[in-house]
Amino acid sequence: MKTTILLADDHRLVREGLRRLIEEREDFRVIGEATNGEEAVELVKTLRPDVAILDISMPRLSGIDATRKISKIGSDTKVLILSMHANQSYVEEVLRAGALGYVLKDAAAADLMQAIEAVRSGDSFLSPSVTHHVVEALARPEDRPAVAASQLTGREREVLTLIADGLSSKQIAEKLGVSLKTIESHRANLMDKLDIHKVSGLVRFAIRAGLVAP
Amino acid sequence: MKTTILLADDHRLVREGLRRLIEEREDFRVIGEATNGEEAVELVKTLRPDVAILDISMPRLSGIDATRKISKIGSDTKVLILSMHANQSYVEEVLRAGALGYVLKDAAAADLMQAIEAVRSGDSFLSPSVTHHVVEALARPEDRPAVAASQLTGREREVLTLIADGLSSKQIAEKLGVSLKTIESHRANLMDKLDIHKVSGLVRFAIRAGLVAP
DNA sequence: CCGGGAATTGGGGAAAACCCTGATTTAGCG
DNA sequence: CGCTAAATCAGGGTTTTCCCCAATTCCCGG
Repeated sequence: MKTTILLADDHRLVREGLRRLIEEREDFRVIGEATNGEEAVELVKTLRPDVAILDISMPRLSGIDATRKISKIGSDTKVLILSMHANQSYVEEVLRAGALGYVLKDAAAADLMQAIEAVRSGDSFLSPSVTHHVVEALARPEDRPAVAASQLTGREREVLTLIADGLSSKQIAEKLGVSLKTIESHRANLMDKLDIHKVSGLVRFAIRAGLVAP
Repeated sequence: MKTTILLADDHRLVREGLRRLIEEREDFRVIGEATNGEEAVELVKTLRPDVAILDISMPRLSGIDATRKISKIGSDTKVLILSMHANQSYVEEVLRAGALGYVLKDAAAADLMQAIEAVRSGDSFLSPSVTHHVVEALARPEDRPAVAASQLTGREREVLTLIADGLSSKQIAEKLGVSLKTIESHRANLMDKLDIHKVSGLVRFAIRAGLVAP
């Protein structure tokens, strides 16, 4: 029985390349591709793959949020996260969300294969180079953009993104259909959580955390 | 005669995936891989590939800077840039740096092949979706960071940098030993010149222009 | 099924940013 | 020597941000 795999990454070339890599293994089979988190969740529901390989940064629904949803629907699908950044120890958050594996995009193909095998059988797997970073990162809890960003509520993250996109509180309030005061409140709360009290700092934080492009 | 190719991307999995994609074509051959810009430049010198495929964001030396150096060493190697962002202003800069092609990472594999063929024979190639953005970008000279930043006076650039660093006008005034009103004036002037009227926009502009780090 | 805490929603007021107008001084340049 | 660009400062106004507070809803665990 082949291991069935769902591949989710917003970059088509990357997706196609990974598919070739994976399908060199006769016992692996890619049965679906998704270009964003929502699509990935849907495909997991319908296709029931053994393993879902999710890029951590995808539009509509991040890999982390998608992982949470996939865990909740109670399928047997195991989640393997692909991430670009070694420094960003999303790892903790990702594992808490229910993923079994975390592989860096600069890992060797062999590592990915090993990771797929591992999560397929219910084991967890971290890229060797990640383990090191995890330890380091745990020693330095301050200033970890990705982790700090995950402390924010969904609404707060949403507001932060819009602030970084250049909208005023008023515009954000209109866009989200709530009162100006509500947005100001979210703004105050997220500034408090991040301990960043300037728009300039928020923008740079949002960029480092991958919420918006420079 | 096969078309020889150098592949430069800092993510190994992406690199290996692309290699598989490319080598499905019998007339293409990947003769080297680089993990950063400097390495790419070195390998172009020694291997003399027909085409160098460079990721735009790489450590040590960006794809853009690597392109500049490759152009200068006067080899026959043609540069093809791979980018994540359909981003406006990169394209122009990349082409000015001497690249012949610009392909998005979410393009189809077939597009990449077409692009390789094109640049190999000296033609230029842009991802279809990019062409549109280029035209738009040319119509709006203000989103060309480097160029627009040079329109600013020294003092204005200085103030912009401090704004992006998170200082208030009052703090900037103290730091530079001038009146608050003076800083507000510089602030107003540079906002007018750049036609950016939000701190968030200024910060992102400053980052893109290389005035401050993210 | 219900209490508690978090998330989300709001208000008031002081501070800062933003906009428009105008002014003086200095330095460079044909 | 006028002319222009840059840098300096100011008044007075609107808008936005930011901080202290409180009411509601919603979900989770006992």
